[in-house]
Amino acid sequence: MQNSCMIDSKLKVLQMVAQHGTVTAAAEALHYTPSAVSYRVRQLAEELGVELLAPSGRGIALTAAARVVLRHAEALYAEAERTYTELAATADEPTGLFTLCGFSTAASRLLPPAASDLRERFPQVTLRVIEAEPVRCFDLLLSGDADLALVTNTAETPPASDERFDQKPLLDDPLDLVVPEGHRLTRLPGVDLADAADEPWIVGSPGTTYHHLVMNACMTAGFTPNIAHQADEWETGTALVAHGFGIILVPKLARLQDWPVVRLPLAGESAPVRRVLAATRKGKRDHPLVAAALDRISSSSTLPPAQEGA
Amino acid sequence: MQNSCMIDSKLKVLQMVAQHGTVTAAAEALHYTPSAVSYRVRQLAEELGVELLAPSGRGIALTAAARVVLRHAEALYAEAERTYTELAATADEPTGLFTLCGFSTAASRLLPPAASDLRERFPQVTLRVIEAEPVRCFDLLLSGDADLALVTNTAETPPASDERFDQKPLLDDPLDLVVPEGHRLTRLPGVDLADAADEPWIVGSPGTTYHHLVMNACMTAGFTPNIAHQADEWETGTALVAHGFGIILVPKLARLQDWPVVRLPLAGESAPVRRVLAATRKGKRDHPLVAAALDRISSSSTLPPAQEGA
DNA sequence: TCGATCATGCAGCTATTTTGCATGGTTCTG
DNA sequence: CAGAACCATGCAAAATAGCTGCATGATCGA
Repeated sequence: MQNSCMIDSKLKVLQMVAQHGTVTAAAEALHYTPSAVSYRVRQLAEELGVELLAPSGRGIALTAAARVVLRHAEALYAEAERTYTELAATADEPTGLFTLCGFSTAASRLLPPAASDLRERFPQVTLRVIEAEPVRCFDLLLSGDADLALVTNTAETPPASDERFDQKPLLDDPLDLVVPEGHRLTRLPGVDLADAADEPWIVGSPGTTYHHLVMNACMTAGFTPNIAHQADEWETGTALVAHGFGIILVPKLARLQDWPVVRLPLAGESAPVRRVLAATRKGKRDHPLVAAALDRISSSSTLPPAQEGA
Repeated sequence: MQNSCMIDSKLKVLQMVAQHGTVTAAAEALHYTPSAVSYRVRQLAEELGVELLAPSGRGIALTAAARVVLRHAEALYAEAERTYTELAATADEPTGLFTLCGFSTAASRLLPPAASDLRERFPQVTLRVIEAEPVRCFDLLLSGDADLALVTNTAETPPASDERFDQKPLLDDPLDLVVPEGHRLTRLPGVDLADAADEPWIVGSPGTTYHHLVMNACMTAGFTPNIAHQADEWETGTALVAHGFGIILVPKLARLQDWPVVRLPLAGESAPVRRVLAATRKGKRDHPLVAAALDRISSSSTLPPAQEGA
């Protein structure tokens, strides 16, 4: 869709400076040069009659006035989104560009069928899918490069209270344990995560979303995993499992290649899940294309809808 | 103050087209050429992906989409004003240009002392006063050429529910009867408007605010005035009264030149008043300069503050 | 039917916006 | 305690947008 006309682009520039902390980083995000960003912010400051940026170390810091402006900017953008939403709802037929983004598994399993469905129902709309990590998904929303994002919440992800976004639980993606064929756990009637406490574990690199996910799940189950190997892709992790180097957790949504492994659903109260959220810019939640996409995703998925407060 | 940066000026253009009904009139109000207005609106329409104007006769008409956009634009402008207000309230010292406007009597009796007071309290602020009829006052507010307007409500004035403005009763300006010296009414202990039912009246030209005011007052008092002459300025009207051509109603706020006339306060329940309203753009009511100005006006005036629901 | 009024399109000019590079300040590192 | 790296800003020049003047076509009223 459109990149928020109606609101002066100088505000977006300021928002980007705030988001990225430096003029240079904001320039990069906007595909501008630093001097253009600097000029634009200075201009906004003059028009408003206040100081917005103050030198701080070798960078800049936001003034109190800038924070006031940004807070109101959030309301302005939300109102603009509501306008687009209402226009789209009134129009006989949505048109233009609609971009979906999401983390790897969502991008491969959830977004393509949804996009295909939308393309059929709204032939005038050009659809685009971008695979991106949750943090970048939010950047894409903010910059207007994406309209709907499927994310999992992590420590780096904006909190639900962030007034720039609307985040809504969409699906709960349960985690399966993947073990080699003939593994002792395959002989149990039902497997609990705690049963795997003594196994060698294969997790993601420290800092990745997957690393946190596994660590948190194990902590919740009452043990600290014995980390034997690190693998960031399901394929690598599955291969390691097949060769007996350890075990992994994979979300149900993830499809595994054909390896001699067994996928064990986890039982019990505290069976870990990865929660999938749908995020939009504030005010866009009721946009007909957003609503149609989310409807399609949650109705066609075999996963359970997200539980409140899980 | 600033003419609403933060919000794309294309919206202001559309708003002006809506306000004035034709592209040409909007262009005039904006000091643009019609082709610039046409270009700007077309551009906005493209960015939004909707039609905004449709040919209608030899002019244009707003589409439903345009009305949607305009409704949201009101919210955007209000939010922007709240931003300026908060910035001004946070800043150590307001700066920039602040423009007061008001109808003739207000401009001569209320605005100069208020402006002078503000100039003293806020030396960084440049003050400007514009005398304008109520209808033009609202135009000035809308175009950003004025920040605070003193108006009386007339039939052409926007209703209180107009989301673009904030209107607040400020003062009730009672009307006095002006009669020649030695007139029979001067001998009554207390004069009611109905007592003047049979007198020859001098009113404003049909269509003026003053004309409506007098007519309404007389209607309310239960009679239709016998209109003998028309005069649009107090000076002219007073001169006619002095020469015995009839009687006039003047607001207490109006000062009269030295003529051989007597000014009789009207008694009774239904003593007519002219209500003075303070109008701002929506969201600007709490601006420190607005608050200071209204405070000064209502506290220094000898007139009664406006009664709720009068 | 004619003249007045209105919107729009186009060529050309003006003003704004952006870039590229240079400068000066600050932090990190060896 | 230098030197390198990083960051913001300023300035001239290039790129882009916005505006004007005029011409065209369409509609309405006399």
